[in-house]
Amino acid sequence: MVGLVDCNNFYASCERVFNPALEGKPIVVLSNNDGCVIARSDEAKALGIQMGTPAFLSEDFFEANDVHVFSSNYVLYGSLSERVIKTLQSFSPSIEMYSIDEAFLDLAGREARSLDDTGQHIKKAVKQNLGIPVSVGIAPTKTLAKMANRFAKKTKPRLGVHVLDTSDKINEVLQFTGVEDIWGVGGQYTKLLLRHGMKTAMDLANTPEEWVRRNMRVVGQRTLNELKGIPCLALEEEVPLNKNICVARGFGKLLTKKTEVEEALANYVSIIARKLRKQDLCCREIHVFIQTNIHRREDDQYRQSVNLQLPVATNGSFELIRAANQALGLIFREGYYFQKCGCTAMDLVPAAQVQGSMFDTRNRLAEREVMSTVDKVNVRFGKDVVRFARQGCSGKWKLRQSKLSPCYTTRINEILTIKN
DNA sequence: TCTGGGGTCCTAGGACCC
DNA sequence: TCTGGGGTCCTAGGACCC
Repeated sequence: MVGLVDCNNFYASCERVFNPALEGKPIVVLSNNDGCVIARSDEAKALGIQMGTPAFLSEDFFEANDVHVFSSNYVLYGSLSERVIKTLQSFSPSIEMYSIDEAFLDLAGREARSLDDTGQHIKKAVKQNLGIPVSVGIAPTKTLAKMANRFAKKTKPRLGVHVLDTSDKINEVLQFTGVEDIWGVGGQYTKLLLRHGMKTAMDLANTPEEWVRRNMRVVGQRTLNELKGIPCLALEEEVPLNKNICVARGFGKLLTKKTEVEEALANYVSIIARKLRKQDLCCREIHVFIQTNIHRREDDQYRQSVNLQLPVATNGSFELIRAANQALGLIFREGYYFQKCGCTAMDLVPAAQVQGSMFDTRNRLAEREVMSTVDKVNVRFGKDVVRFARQGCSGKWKLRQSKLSPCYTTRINEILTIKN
């Protein structure tokens, strides 16, 4: 059996952990640039606030309904996520961290009648250690565990645990779940299934395998089997190395000057470079793109991207910033209002396996030492105190984050203070 | 003023090889 | 009428996830 532990309204719950006055209050968390709603507390959902609502259209509504609004604080959420995992590790030796707020646990070998208790214990432990509410679904396959979890949330939120240990219980949940809520069925397949008269997960489970294979490929076939209780998706404990690393962000306001876009890009690339070094990877190719704001119909639109091969795979900030800047030079055009740019590091290889070049003139050993020292200093201070010239200091591109909560767990000067 | 930012896998089809 | 039969690699596009 496999368990799925899912933090309820994770981002909203994280904000509440350090601010208990928000208990019972509607909370929303906004995307980057305070753009749209990406997380809602139960109270916010009850007010009818939809996922993806643009914040600027709802400001009055938030005000009128005493909705507490937060900019997203990924440093805080990431830190709490790590702590949740630590707690979960005491329940199973094999865990797959599936996303920032979800984990699969291998519960093989446990007595069926003890599974309900296990679920309750997990829930209590996470609540006690971190103050984060979770729901638990336990089933023979990952897809069914997802479904059981959702069932627990929807039908018995107080209990928050559901175990599919009999075929009757599996059938009940299959009947309950609409095709659109099956893990692995997105918008396109939902339309397809509805066109063919399938409304519930049960309908899909009873569909001939050939039809599913023909219309939904192997991925769909796996889902079908998982619904029937045949595991097709293994628990992935090893975190696979990234194949790409992308940092792309909308600017806090539209930019027209090349130097401003360059500055933004240099900052994004320095994040990429740091991520590469953290995973001991180098990249052989980068992809850089810029675009105008597609929502502004009245503006001239332009979007362009370019790939650039590097002579030698690298993770050095110097080299990557320079290369990205060169790539930007190829696609930048004057006369547009740019809204976003980004860079992806591609063709990643382990740093130890980098193929050298006969014509390489760089002192890579020395550069590696410099980068390693830079990383250490920046980690120590919890922010970038050492920066590269191209990262600039105009900051015109910076995200709007007007409602950012403190990084309670990662910055010493933002730690919670208790008044008496 | 204002509409997110990351990722993965699979398949079809074309180019090319012998 | 009939058009070889394998392969590989790469890319674009479509689907999905959080």
